[in-house]
Amino acid sequence: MPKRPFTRPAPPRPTNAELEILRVLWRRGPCTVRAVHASFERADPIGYTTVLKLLQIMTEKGLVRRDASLRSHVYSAAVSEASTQRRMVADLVKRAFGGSTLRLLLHALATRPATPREVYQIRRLLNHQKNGARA
Amino acid sequence: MPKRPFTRPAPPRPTNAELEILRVLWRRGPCTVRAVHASFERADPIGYTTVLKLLQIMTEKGLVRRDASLRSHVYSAAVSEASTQRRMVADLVKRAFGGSTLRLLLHALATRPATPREVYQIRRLLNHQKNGARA
DNA sequence: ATACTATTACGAAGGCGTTCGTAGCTCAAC
DNA sequence: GTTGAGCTACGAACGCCTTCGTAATAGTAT
Repeated sequence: MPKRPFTRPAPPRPTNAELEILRVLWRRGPCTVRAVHASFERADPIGYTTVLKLLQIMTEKGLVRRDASLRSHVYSAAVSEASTQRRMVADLVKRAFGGSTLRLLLHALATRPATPREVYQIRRLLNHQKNGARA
Repeated sequence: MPKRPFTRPAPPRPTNAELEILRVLWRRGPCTVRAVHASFERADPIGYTTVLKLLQIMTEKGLVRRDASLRSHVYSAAVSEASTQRRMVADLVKRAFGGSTLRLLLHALATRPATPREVYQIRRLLNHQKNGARA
């Protein structure tokens, strides 16, 4: 078998390093390895080839896309921030809240009491949803 | 140095296997290895000694406590479900939502539109919090 | 053309999580 | 006392994640 004809489904939760790289790509758009490496800010600095290797692996996993037409390959995120967040939240809900998103919500609200501004925003969202909510 | 004088702080997110075991202990209370193993329901069954090993490791990590006074040791959860959920949510917020719990909330609300009953519960919580909310 | 530099590719090491086989111990039954 | 069943302890294997060193390659400047 050759490489892989179709893109693998994205894993439920990217690893730490993968997330850090995705964050850079989401924020700055398509980047060379050097650019990604440069905009990495860490307690312990990370090697250039480490970033390269990660990007290569992430390409295989379908997390990023590579444009190899230039000498310095240009990488871009192949998964959106929103969809990644969705997957990660879904994973957390499944693993820690028995599949109940509501429980996650209540938990988050209870542990981190909202500021008035936050309360306002949540209320606004609830009002909007009231209409379009699917039972 | 001997074993470890004080309990290590619980890790931000228990692993999958650890969570599955904790779930059993939370649900059924203190259990022997055999009991934990018995109440495991999985697509692929898991070996008895695997559960044992996991419980031993979790003891070292401070996730469970062991009562070795009986021949069959009795294990119990050393971390509460609520605190574990708190840690896991905090970890997710940090890793995927740039530290903003609000963003997680809005995201969860947006992706999984609430049922009227859910909306009601959330509103109620918001009302309660309004008073006690720390700015 | 040659030497230097930037980049990619490859491989390997170390750590952690998960799994299980095997050995050794303890208690009870005979 | 000997045997057997059940339990714990230990260690090893395997895979994945992260890290980096080194080799190979392509482009640039002299």
